[in-house]
Amino acid sequence: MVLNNYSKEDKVLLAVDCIIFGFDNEELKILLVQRDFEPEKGKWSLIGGFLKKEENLDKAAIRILHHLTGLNNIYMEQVYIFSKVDRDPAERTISVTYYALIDIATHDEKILKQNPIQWFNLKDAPKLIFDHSLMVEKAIARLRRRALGKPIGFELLPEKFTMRQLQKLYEAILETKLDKRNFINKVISQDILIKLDEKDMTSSKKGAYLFKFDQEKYNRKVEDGFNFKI
Amino acid sequence: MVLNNYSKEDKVLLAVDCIIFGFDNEELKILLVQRDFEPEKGKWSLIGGFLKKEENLDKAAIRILHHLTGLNNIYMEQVYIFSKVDRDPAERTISVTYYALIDIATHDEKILKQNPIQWFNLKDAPKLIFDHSLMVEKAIARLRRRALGKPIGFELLPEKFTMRQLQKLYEAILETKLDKRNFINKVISQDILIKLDEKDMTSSKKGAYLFKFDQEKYNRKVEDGFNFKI
DNA sequence: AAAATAAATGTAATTTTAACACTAAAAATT
DNA sequence: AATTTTTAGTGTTAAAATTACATTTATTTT
Repeated sequence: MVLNNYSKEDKVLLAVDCIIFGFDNEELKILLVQRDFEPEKGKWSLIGGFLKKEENLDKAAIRILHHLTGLNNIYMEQVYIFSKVDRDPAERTISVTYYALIDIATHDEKILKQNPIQWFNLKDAPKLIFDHSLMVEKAIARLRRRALGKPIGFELLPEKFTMRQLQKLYEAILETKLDKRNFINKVISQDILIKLDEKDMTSSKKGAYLFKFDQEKYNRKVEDGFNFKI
Repeated sequence: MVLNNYSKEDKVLLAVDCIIFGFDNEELKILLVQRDFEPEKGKWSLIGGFLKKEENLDKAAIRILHHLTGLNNIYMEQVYIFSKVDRDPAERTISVTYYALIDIATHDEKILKQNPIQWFNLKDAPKLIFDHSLMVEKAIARLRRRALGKPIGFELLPEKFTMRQLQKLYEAILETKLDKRNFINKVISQDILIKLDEKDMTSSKKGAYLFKFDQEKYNRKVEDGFNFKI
């Protein structure tokens, strides 16, 4: 250990809370867990845990999410730190929030095996413990800003999707109705989608063409920092 | 203390590092401090300190900034948390960064009294300790994004300023040259400035009209989330 | 056979953005 | 004293992006 004079400083518990947004082609949802320890045992809560000494925060978020939901390989992004002194009545804790977007259909089998975990429509989610509702609000604001910054379909949709699905997703995030033709024109003009020969036959027997993201073109554009104002 | 089972969890040191950007009508600058304790004593560093148990992070940032620079009443905003396991060789610390924008002229007397504190042009700042350079990069990116999100002249300019100053500020932040007429037209069209009868006589004897922000109109627009793409 | 649902497609009007040059006042230079 | 340089101030036009908007086709339902 290098010589230092940090020894007189206070140490704190550092929590990580994960805000997992999901989409099922209609509604924006959030994944919550029924807390199984005190305080507030039995209440609905974000997916959370504590940072361990030997890991960084990104790793902690991944570990905690996996431990409580079985979800793997979910890319999460830091949102904000909450540090109000009495935010957790039991003990002084600071909480770092992370958020992710996932396609519910792709990940659902795993999640459903875990018992006290459940998807809620964002609009009718239960009251959450501590300052978790505030955390969700902050994450929604971030999600909305990000949706305008670059297309987010990658994470929230299955690999192949229809224009309708993509539009519904944006409508759910931005809480507006969008014009179908303008939406399609805008998306197409970004030149980041590949139109497949396949059709999705689930919502009509006529079928709707499937698209997928052109990862390469997409990456190139993200580097230049393009904006995707719908 | 409420019953809880947090007791087995690790606690960590939580640092706060402040990135203070300044503007002197020409260049974007950053305020740095020469570290006076080990490790890395004598090297240039962000303005930093540790969170105390009885304060939240916003308060800690304000206290630390005041303690090291004498600056008061500076509004800072959270940027990001850095948590790489060995980022500080002395001991495991996690650091929360905050940033602020200030007008150098308005605040300089206070700062200059403090000895090991100094303004550097962003472009030729010295090498910083630990991951502080990374922190600065992240804060610059945030500053740039924010400059496009809403006008930031409030904090970086004196109360009364000329169009030229405002334009120089944007040019410094965005690292581009802007067209004078287009810039003025754009700013005027936002309808958030009040043109004063006074003139600034410092840069020419002809004088340039001074403006100030119309705080009320500005607040109303910020609520609606307007964007200020220059 | 008629009505209803989902998919696909293009144009014209409006708004926003970008490019661009001169005049006036005063100071500095010759 | 004349010339050049610096700073301030001001509008127009072309190009690009955004918005509003309606019909046809395939298929299923009644």
